[in-house]
Amino acid sequence: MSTANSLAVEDLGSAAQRDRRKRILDATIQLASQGGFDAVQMRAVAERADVALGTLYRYFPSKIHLLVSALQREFERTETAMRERPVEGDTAAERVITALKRTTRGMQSDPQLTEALTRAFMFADASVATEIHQVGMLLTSMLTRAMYPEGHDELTEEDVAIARVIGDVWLSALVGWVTGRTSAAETGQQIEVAVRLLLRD
Amino acid sequence: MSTANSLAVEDLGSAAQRDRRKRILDATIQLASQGGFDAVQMRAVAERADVALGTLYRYFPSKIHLLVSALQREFERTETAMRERPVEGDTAAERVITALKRTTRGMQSDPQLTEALTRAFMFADASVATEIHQVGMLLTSMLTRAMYPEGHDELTEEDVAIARVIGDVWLSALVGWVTGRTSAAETGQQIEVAVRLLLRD
DNA sequence: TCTAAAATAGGAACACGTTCCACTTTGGTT
DNA sequence: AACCAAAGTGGAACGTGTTCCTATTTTAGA
Repeated sequence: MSTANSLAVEDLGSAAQRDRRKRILDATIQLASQGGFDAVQMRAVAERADVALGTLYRYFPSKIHLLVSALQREFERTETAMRERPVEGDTAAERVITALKRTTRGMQSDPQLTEALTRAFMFADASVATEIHQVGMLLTSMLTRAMYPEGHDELTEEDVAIARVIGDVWLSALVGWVTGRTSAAETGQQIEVAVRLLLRD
Repeated sequence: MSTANSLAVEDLGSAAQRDRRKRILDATIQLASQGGFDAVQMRAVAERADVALGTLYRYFPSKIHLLVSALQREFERTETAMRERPVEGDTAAERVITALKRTTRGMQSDPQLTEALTRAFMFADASVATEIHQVGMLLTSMLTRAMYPEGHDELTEEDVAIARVIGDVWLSALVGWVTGRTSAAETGQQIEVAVRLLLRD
C-alpha cells in the first residue's frame, strides 16, 4: 500500500493507520479481559476504539481475525519478555516446564482474556491461516529456545518435533482449562508430565 | 423422566423420543457432511428432521451441543468397530499409529463432516463438559486398548498419561488439517512422530 | 494549491443462533 | 371415556456478526 519504505513483510501503513490498529486491538483486549469472548462485540470494539464499524472490518475481516491478531500481539510481548529474561534450569525439561508454567500463570491471571483468545484460536478456520501460523512459530521458537538457551543452531528434526508436540499438549491443556474441564493445577500437571515424557535426559 | 425401567445412566425416554433424537442427529450429520459447520443451521436441521425448532432446542440446547452429540455418536461407532476388529502390529507404537491413521483416514474421507464436528468440539465451553468428557474417555480407551490389546488391566499412570498426550497431539493435528494448515500427509507424519517419541520400546 | 483516490463515518439491512409464546397433540392415570 | 401434564408445533422476535451504501474527510501526487 505505502509506496516506499516498507521495512519487511509487514506493511503497517501510515502513522494514523498504525494508531487506529493499536486502538482497535487495545479495545479488544479490554473488552475480552472484562467479559471474555462474548463481550468482544464488534459494535462495542468499534465504539471503544472510536472507529466506525466498517473501518473495524477494513482492518480485521472478522471477529476471529481480530481476536487472533490480538493474541498474536500479546504473544509477541510474551516472547520478547522471555527472550530478555530467559528461564533458568539445569536440564531442558526443567527450563521448558518453567517457561510454560510462567506463561500459563500469566494467562490464568486474566481468565476472561485467555478464554477469549484461546477460543478464537481454536475456532479459526483456513482464512486465518497466516496469523495462526505466526503464533505457532512464536510458540515453537519459545520452546526450542528454552530447550537450547545458548543459541545452539543445531536444531535436529527431532528437537523441532518435540517442541511441536509439547506445544500441542500445552494448547490442549489450555483449552481444557478455558472450558472448565480441568483446574489450573491439573493443567500444570498435564504439561509437566508431557514434558518429562518427551525430554528425559 | 420415565417412571421405571431406566437401564443405566442414560435415560433416552420413549421410543418416539429416541426416534426424534435419531432423526435430528441424522439430519445433523447429513447437513454437516454436505456443507460443514456453517451448513448445520438449526432451522435446516429442524426441517430435515421434521421437527419444530423449539423441539430441536428441547433435545439439544445449542448448536454446539448438537454437533458434539453427533460427534459422540460417530465416535462410539468407531470405537465399537475398533473393538470388534482390533489393530494388528508387533509393538504398541505400531498399533497406536495404525489405529490413529485408520481413524484419521476415515475422517478425512468426509472432510466437511470432520470440519463441522472438530470445530464444534474445539469451540465447546463448560456447558458441554459432559459430552466432551465422554468423547475424551472414548479416545483414551481406544488408545490404551491399542497399546495393550490383551486386556492388560495393569494400566500405569504413565500409560494413561502417554495416551492422553497422544490424544492431544491427534486433536491438534486434526485441527490443523481441518483448518487447512496441514495436509493429510503431514497430519499422519505428525502423529507418527509423536507416537514414536512417546512409545519407544 | 488543487484534485482524484483512498479511507472513514454513520447507519440500515440481512443472516442465523436463540428465546418465547399461544395453541395443539400425545400418552398415561383415574 | 375423560382429563391433565408433558411434549410438540409454528412462527414471531431479538441479539450479534457481517455486509452494504452514501456522504464526508484525509491523503498523496501533479
